[in-house]
Amino acid sequence: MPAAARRNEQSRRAILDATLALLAETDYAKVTIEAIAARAGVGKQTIYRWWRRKGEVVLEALAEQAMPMALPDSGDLEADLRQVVRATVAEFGDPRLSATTRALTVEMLTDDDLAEQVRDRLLRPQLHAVRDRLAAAREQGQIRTGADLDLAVELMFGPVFHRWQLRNGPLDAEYADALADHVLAALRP
Amino acid sequence: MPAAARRNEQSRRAILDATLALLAETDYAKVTIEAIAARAGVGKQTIYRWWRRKGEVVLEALAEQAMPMALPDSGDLEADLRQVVRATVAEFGDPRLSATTRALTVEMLTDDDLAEQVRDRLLRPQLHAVRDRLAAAREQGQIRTGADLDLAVELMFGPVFHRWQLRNGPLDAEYADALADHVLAALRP
Amino acid sequence: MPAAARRNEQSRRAILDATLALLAETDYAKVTIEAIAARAGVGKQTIYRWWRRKGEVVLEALAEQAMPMALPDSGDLEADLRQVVRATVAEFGDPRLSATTRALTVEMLTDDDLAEQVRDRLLRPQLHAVRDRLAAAREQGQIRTGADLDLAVELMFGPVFHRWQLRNGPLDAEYADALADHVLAALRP
Amino acid sequence: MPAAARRNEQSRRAILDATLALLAETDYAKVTIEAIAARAGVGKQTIYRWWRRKGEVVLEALAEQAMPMALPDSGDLEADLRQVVRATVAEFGDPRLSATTRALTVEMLTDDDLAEQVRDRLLRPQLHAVRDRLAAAREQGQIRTGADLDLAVELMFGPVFHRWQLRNGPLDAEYADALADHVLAALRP
DNA sequence: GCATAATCGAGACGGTACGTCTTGTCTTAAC
DNA sequence: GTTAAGACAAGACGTACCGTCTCGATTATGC
Repeated sequence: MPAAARRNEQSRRAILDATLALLAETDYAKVTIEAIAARAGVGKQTIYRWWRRKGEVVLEALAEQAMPMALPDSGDLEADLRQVVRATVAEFGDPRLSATTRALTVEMLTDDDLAEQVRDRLLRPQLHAVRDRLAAAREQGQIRTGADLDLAVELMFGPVFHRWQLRNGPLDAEYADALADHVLAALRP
Repeated sequence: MPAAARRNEQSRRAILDATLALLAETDYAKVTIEAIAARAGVGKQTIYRWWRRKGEVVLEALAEQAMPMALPDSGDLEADLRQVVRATVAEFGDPRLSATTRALTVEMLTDDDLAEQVRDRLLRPQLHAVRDRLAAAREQGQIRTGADLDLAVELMFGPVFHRWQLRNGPLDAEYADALADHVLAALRP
Repeated sequence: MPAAARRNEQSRRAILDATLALLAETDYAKVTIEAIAARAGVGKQTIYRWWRRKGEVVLEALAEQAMPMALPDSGDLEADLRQVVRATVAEFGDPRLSATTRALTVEMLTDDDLAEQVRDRLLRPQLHAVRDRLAAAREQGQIRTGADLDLAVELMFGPVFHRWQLRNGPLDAEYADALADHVLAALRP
Repeated sequence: MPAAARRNEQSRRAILDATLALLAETDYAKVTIEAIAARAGVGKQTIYRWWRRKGEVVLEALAEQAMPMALPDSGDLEADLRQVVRATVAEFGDPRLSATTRALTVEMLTDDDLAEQVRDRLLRPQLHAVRDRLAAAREQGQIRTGADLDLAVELMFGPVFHRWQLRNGPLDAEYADALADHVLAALRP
């Protein structure tokens, strides 16, 4: 891709920054290609040249600032899981972060290609990290042998996601701890 | 509600039918108010008069055809849960039904009012039915006293929802059974 | 055309007025559909709904304000022709009027349909009026029988048009009179 | 002009040839700088380096292939004029040649500088040649002393130009002869 | 004959305008 | 008085060109 070599990094940054700024400030409906281009001081074509759709711009913008969740291994499985679940619940509960997640979720529902990218680039690494922590716990006999670890990860995150999207209850520390407890109960020998 | 008294039932039906037809046939992006009106042979104003946004039309259309899931109580908790989870997994796994769910999910993410309505009119009844079944089980000592039944319901549906939306694995009977098993493990005395 | 019955006359006027204003104020390159719409406080679609191209808007705007040249018949053929030619030369010589003529000419060269319309709606009536004056003169023996009156009209206007477009000499009263004289010389018995 | 010394003649030829080819093949609206560059296999900058605007490229392309009209002097003024007018009418009547003339005319209406260049480089030589022929005729008493020869030239070409641009009648030999006759009538002693 | 400086093809860039689409409101005529 | 039809203002869509700019890679002198 020799063309990409000519890509103007300044423009790229300006576009991603403008996208993040708009996501943070306004309704997602106002995060249009035109608004991004205007905010970034960039021609629309420069966006269309490098991304096929708005969702991909949003993804790339979010992917760059995503901090890989720190996954503790203190030896105390219960404490570690509580910490992970609390962090997740806090993220979904924060209206600010929640807005960008919402944006990305809308795009994923609309575009299968994008859904794959989001899954593989943003989510899988996080889910795999948790699964690895559970695998270590299983080695040490803290989890029953028959437990399906991928499913266990879904047991941890699925309910949070569900509650967030359906606004079906509070997203607070108490909820996080109760959830962690029930997941542990499902996994214990 | 005097206006409603004058409401033309034929138009209402035509609009909802057109909405369902478009949802089934085309991309959700093509399900526009204009397309619905044209398909239903109805003026756009007739839609705007009775619904505030497209999402509400979609919701009403889907609500009418939603069959309340039959919740068995055979006395065998494991069997009953497996059946419920299998039905849920099958519904999300069916591309046809999945399309309308996707449509509604997009609208919920965009419109808080609508999210409430969907939650209260479509989902809560189903979730409550499951919770009631679990409550009965708890009465009979099949579930430990400390279990949080609302959370238990989320443990059942959250992972399915998560996997569906993230396209993060197969949605089949085997998965349904494994999920039901883990949920039961979390609840048993 | 029942649809046309619904046409909003206010919008139509605003569009034509905005077009005339822009033609008078700016380079023709800046007379864009977007500029007209913005100036008229009108959606672009409202322009595209009623006109196929910019040239047609310009034509309609000009056609409405075109005053049918007063064609005198004083009995004195030479005086009458001088007056007509002087008026024509003055019009082409005036930078202001010249700008709109230039605009229309560009459009005619680009669009055959429009050229026909301009010819039939704006120009032919004027040319015919002159021909009729010449016909009256021929009746009275002031013009030789063999003269081709359509050609005579072209002899009067063609040189002015030619000189204007090629900027090939001054467009003043002296020139007008000389031209009128030569045309008369070509027609006299 | 040391820079010009480095000019790549191959590129220049490719650009002018591409321009002529596009003029001949497509609508003038499609004769863009980008299209010329692509067709010529040349960078856009190479065009902008040597010409200020598209019109100048078109002019240069046309100037190179313009054959200077042969102006006969058989001694028979009427025959000579008829021949010139016939040739002119034929050129404007030919759709092929007409297309390039149209292109150039559009540019002239848009760009005063270009208009001067076209007038001086392409048209004046032709008009002067005709005027010189008329001057010779006047020497021999075939034209009245008071005739304005520049105006006479305009009397010959103006009507053709007018009729062509307004599509106001046929451009054929019969017309040419009638025009020549009337012009002669205007000039005769 | 070698350095060096302008030219070259290519095409990214910030812009402007295009012509189309949909939104939600407003107007009209028919029933 | 509600309807179907659709005009309307607004504004985003994705595309096409504009004229400028930056890249390496040829040239073609002129030292």
